[in-house]
Amino acid sequence: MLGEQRNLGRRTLLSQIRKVGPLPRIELSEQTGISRATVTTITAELLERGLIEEIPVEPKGKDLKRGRPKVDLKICGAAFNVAGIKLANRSISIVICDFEGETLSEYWSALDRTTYAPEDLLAMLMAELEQATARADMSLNDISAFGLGLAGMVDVVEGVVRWSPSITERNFKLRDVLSQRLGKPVFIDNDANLVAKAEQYIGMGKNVSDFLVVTIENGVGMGIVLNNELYRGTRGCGAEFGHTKVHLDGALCRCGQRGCLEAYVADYALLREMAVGTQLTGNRDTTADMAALIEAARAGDKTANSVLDRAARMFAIGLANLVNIFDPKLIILSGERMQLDFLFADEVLESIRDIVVQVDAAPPEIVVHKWGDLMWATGAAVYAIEGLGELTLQELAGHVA
Amino acid sequence: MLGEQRNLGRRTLLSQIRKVGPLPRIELSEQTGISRATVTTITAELLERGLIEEIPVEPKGKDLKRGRPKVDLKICGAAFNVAGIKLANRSISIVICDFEGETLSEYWSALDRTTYAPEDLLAMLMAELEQATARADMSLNDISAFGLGLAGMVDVVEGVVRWSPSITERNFKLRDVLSQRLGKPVFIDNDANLVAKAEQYIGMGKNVSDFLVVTIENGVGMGIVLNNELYRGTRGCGAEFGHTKVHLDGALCRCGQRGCLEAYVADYALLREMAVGTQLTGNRDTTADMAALIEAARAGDKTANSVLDRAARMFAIGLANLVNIFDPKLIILSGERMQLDFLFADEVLESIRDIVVQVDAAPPEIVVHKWGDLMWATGAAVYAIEGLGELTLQELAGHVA
DNA sequence: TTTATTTAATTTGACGTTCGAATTTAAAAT
DNA sequence: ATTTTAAATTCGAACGTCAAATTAAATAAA
Repeated sequence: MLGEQRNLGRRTLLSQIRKVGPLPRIELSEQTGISRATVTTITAELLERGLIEEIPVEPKGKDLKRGRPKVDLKICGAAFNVAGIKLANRSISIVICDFEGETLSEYWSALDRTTYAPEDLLAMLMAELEQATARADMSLNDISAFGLGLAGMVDVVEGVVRWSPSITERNFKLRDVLSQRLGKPVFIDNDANLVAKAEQYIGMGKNVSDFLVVTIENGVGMGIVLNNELYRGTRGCGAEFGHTKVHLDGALCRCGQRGCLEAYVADYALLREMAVGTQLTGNRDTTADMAALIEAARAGDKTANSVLDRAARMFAIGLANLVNIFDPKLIILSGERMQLDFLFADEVLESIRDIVVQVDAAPPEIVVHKWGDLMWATGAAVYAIEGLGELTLQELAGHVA
Repeated sequence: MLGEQRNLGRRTLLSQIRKVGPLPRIELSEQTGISRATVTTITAELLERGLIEEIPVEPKGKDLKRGRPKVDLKICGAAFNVAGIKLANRSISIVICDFEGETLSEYWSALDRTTYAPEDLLAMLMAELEQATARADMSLNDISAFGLGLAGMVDVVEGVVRWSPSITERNFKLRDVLSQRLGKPVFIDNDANLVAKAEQYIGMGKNVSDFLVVTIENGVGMGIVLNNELYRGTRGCGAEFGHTKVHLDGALCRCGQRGCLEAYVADYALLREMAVGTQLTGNRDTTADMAALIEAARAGDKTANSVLDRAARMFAIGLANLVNIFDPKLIILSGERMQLDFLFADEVLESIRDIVVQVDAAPPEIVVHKWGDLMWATGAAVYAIEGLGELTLQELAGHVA
């Protein structure tokens, strides 16, 4: 049981290489505190297994130094391809990445249904994956692992979807069943955590051990990374930041309660307020109405401005509460919707500083990270990369014996 | 650097013995996954150093079994004595414990000042410690380590009080200076974390890896234990749960902001509301006024009931927010003031269930833990126990070489 | 061109640690 | 007394880490 020390070394070095990018063995040794001898031994293993590769030393060093030149090591992107799948309400997006996290191909498809029976879900996933890989001039066989994120309650350890709005049955062993169908490892998680994982591995949280990621899509979500690990409460339904209460007996939320943050800042919340006295399309797709609302505010419409203003103040309160509770070093506002820019306005971020309990240490950094539409699927791909890396290390551990 | 494996084993076994109480080597092996051989080796070391002791096997086993009887191991209380100090606004409390966490002596003393210059603080602490140890028929020399908790911003790693309402100067290296004066190791921390530590080591969080501790004294505090470790944000001022906002532009808090939870549930908040139309003493010590308020409510006074009722609803919201964010397994409401019982009433705890986002997994357990007046000082003592244990293990690591 | 110098990376050998298997110990049962 | 049973210990093999010595690969100097 204590014989995991070697694997600890492997993990440490591999993740350091992933984080710090190409770097020579000697710096690996310095940064991790592992001796040069051991670094040599372990990196040799990783090289042989194909997880990392040496970068041929550039012929003319820019800074001309004597001595044997350093040889940079980096993650070998070509080691594996992985697919990340985000199953949303009426759409599915799939991203194919290499082992380094480089996006190779993107895919999006509308779905005609919201809820699937287990067997239908599997069939749909297989079909969409076929499409997505074909689009990238690949076949399913070229993919070494799959990551999947969906809304609901997910037991990550068991790989079971306890409940999801996308699946008719409860306690569906999605991970194992899909894995068997694909013949490859599959990793599943609640979608709230996807973006946090993406930020941690290939985004703005790459070198930060503790940070929060707040996402605004239809609802308001949050991912928590503490001590370099994703924190997933005890029930696997993600941090319900959107349903923290910011006002006693406040606005009605679609969850049935009152005063939820989401009931003030989500698009449906804004539009229902605006609906009083304005002409809206009332479409299911709120994009057009939201654009109209923003435009009206910009044009000086008092109602529109009032609506947006309150939303911004509520959002600031919600974020300030997070700061007061976690005292994090960094909060990443990760979003895809340009319409919600007003929430990320400088005034909002500044007002947070006033709301937070005043101490004379620097307040946490709050940054906005705009991703493309496939942010979520990329997070799922990162899960696959992480899980696959871990599996490969385990395999190495067994191999040596 | 990777050569810490032995100390890891020592730490694992020592903490397991502390948690699970007296247990034989073979169970230690099973529970920790460390082989019997290694358990023998390590426990021999710990025995020799005096950190643990064997419990003489009882002459007649109640469950009569054949074979060599198990020999229980337990923490050796007599190994060390430690003192825990809680420096409060106008009082100081000191608890002396043995290495097992058993309280040997309690001490409380009023202070004539709120704020001390560094030199005065040291003199005061030394004097009070002399008193406290004398009360226990000991001398300072009988104490092997000291734990100290105080309000403010504390850099635990450096042992520096960045700022505290109790000290005139900033950035006072309290830990090292006091340690030098006492000739023994000293450990300091923000007081918000004290109770969490106490719950973790000798309280209701003993066998729980993730839990929250909420305390209500004058303010509302919180301690966070995640993955068996106390989580202390980045600035060392503790989780400011009391200043999370539960109402936009709500009641005025003494921190200058509006809508803080504390501004609804702290004693001063209740009394100022009650002050409208009622006769109160207005004393600095709010105990009498609070008792009067509670009594009035019990007697059916409408105003009093309204005041308490809103406080309870706000408190429920605050707790529900914690549940939504952390999804913990356990929340401990740790308090000393009987006057605040109304906050812990069953109706409040039940209403939380309604406020929390509904999933069909069991909601977190919320328990009330009533400690004596010296709860905080006991937490400080636990710090000393923990730190001293760690120091001793380090010493063992060096000793072997 | 050859040799010296410098720095990165590897190899070597010693030491520490863990663990399975064999052994010893301490009790009850025969 | 002897056997049986189960806990604890001892022993030796295998593995891992690391400091020191060595090798490798470059530039600078002769």
